[in-house]
Amino acid sequence: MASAKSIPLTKRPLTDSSAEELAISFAALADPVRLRLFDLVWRAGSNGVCSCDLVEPLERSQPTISHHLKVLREAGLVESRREGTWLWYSVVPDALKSAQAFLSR
Amino acid sequence: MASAKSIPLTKRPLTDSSAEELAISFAALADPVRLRLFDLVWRAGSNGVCSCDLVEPLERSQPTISHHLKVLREAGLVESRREGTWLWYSVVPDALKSAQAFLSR
DNA sequence: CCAGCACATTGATGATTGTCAATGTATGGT
DNA sequence: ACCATACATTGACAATCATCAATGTGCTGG
Repeated sequence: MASAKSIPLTKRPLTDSSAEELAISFAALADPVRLRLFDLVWRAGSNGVCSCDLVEPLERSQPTISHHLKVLREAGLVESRREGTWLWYSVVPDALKSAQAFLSR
Repeated sequence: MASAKSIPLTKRPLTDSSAEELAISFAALADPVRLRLFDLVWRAGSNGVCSCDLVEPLERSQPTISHHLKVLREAGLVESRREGTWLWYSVVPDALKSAQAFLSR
């Protein structure tokens, strides 16, 4: 049953849990290295990009890149697919939909 | 003079400094309390909202709210105007323009 | 089975963060 | 001058974070 005084969805303030979810997405993008990482993966399109090609342009150690990719993955922004010895990363479609919606009023 | 192999702007990967700037905006939104805070200020429109009305709904101490407002202010997302003893906070227009642009491909 | 490559995990370290109690500062009313 | 109110600053603490060297894991080719 609906609340007694029903308010249009967009007029309702952020609930604590919505804020929590959104904050996870934004936190994943809150680091310069991770942003550039996400940008590179994004540009690679649906094919994805081999993570072996992400270390050099970002000038960080391999473990550091691996760590940041894990953060992006756990935030649901990217996903990986095995191809022999390699891992190919690509952006999860619509992963940033709610973040976009929030920023567009 | 332009670079030898000129690439369309949107096709160029994120520069380090652009990533730094964007990361500051996203970091400001990377905390649940700060997100709800920003949401409340946003909803208040151009009039703004008195910060005295932000402490209770967020269930945090006054210094904590003051701290978060400072983070939002220093990230350029909100601004404040004095009205007697009170401070009225409002969203800086277009402050999230580049963040929006980034999330929209 | 072994050697090499791609990537993840662990452990350590210095830096940053969210939070609050206590205290400081500015403004307005009396 | 005094006091109350609104807000900021300081200091402290536990928690999280970004980073790297060292090590572990999984896959492939020979």
